[in-house]
Amino acid sequence: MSEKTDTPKCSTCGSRNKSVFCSLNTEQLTKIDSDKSCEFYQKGEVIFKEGVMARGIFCVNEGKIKLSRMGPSGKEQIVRFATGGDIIGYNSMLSKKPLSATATAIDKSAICFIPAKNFFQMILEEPNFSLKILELTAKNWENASRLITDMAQKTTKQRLAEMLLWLKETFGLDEDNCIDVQLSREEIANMVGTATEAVIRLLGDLKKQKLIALEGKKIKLLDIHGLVVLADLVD
Amino acid sequence: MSEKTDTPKCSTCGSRNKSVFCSLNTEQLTKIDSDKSCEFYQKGEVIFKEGVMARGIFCVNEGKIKLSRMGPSGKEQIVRFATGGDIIGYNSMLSKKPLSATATAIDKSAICFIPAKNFFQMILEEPNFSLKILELTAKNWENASRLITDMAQKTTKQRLAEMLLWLKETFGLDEDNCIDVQLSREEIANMVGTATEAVIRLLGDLKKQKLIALEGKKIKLLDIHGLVVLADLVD
DNA sequence: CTTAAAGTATGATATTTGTCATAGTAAGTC
DNA sequence: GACTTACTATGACAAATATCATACTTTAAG
Repeated sequence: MSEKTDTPKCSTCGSRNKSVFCSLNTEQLTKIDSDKSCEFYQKGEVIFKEGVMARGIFCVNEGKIKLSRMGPSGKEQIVRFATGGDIIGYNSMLSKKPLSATATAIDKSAICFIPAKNFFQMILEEPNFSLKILELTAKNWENASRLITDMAQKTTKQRLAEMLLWLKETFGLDEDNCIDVQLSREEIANMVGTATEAVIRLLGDLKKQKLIALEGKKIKLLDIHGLVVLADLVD
Repeated sequence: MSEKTDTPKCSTCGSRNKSVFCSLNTEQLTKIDSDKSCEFYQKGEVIFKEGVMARGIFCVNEGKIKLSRMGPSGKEQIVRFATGGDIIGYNSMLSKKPLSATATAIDKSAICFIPAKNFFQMILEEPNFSLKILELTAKNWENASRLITDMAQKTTKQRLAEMLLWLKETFGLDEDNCIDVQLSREEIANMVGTATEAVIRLLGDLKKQKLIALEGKKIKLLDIHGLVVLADLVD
């Protein structure tokens, strides 16, 4: 089994400095390294499922993750994304309730698992780690409350524009100005909160308005400022 | 000025045991008592406004508070409520960003102000307090992500039913089975994310379906289970 | 008590969006 | 290469909801 040898070390993790683990010392990192495990996931594989109790937190070493909830009629709603350095599954640990979202790889990913014990130990022993997590959860709330407002008040087209910008912020652009993530129209619909057909039509509209271009599966952003204005995100 | 004498003490606060301050000892409570201040607000008065930096957190001693954000077109979106024992304004402290919501009294309220210094001191010195706040912010996220999903996927009528149940959970029922809070149709619309007229019509529908009764301004819940089913909240 | 103002109610209409049907297109499999 | 399957696309239609107009009712102010 080459899995053990492949397990990335926190101490050498390129994403650590932009993560919540940035304030930990070598000793603490070594402790995590010895207790954690790492799994590799293909596109589409589920990391954890909503409804079950979490036994620890997950840290994205590499890859792209979507966090989604099942709506009442069985439709997926994407509520958040995670990439290198992000942690997931912690809300459920902290609230002591079952996981409220399902995490699925949307790209080949490497995910470390850190047991609950270590997580809580870090919170109790390292106030700066505590503050980092608090900052994270507070920011989550702020994003969520903005999203609630937008879902409630914006048109589908505005929300689509906003989601494209969100994807750009989260995953960045490739050399060709295309959003650097591969999502199906259905998945985009499940972010925007609309039907797949609506997304297809509205992407066509945005293309006509020369705000974007569609190159195969890729979405190229031609006029970011135009999208910002359309999405009604200030200016 | 009788204001100083009227200031409630944390040590004798009836809501303390169900609040995040439940794990503090007498010494810590005395410290807060000596640093905090208290203000009284009439219905409609603003406690803090979104966009400004928070200088501390607020704790609701008595009353009912709505937290809302201004949507792009200037329309209010109610994102949360707070009542006795709840704290507000902490997300902005923790994320070190301007307040993301406006807090307004929807009833005569008494609100204590606890300076940032004390708040952070408690976090750093008292791990249990830290954990309480983490639990709170994690639950906020879970509620918010459910709300995002519902906003995106449910019909207006379902959302209205859900909001009525939410109001019931938050503010309870009076002797007469009526929701114990006074909100205008417009405010309900600003929770549901729809137009005032739609709320009026749909409340009429719910009345016809014998799920609720409208007694003046009060909303009486006749069939809670029916509302749960309508709102598609399990069962 | 009278008046103004705010909130509630109802109808008519326009728009948006969801749903269903169908077809084209790309991707993977044998 | 033929085939299956999933994904993308487009049209037609129905349904939900926003918007506008107007009237009624309650509350607050003088």
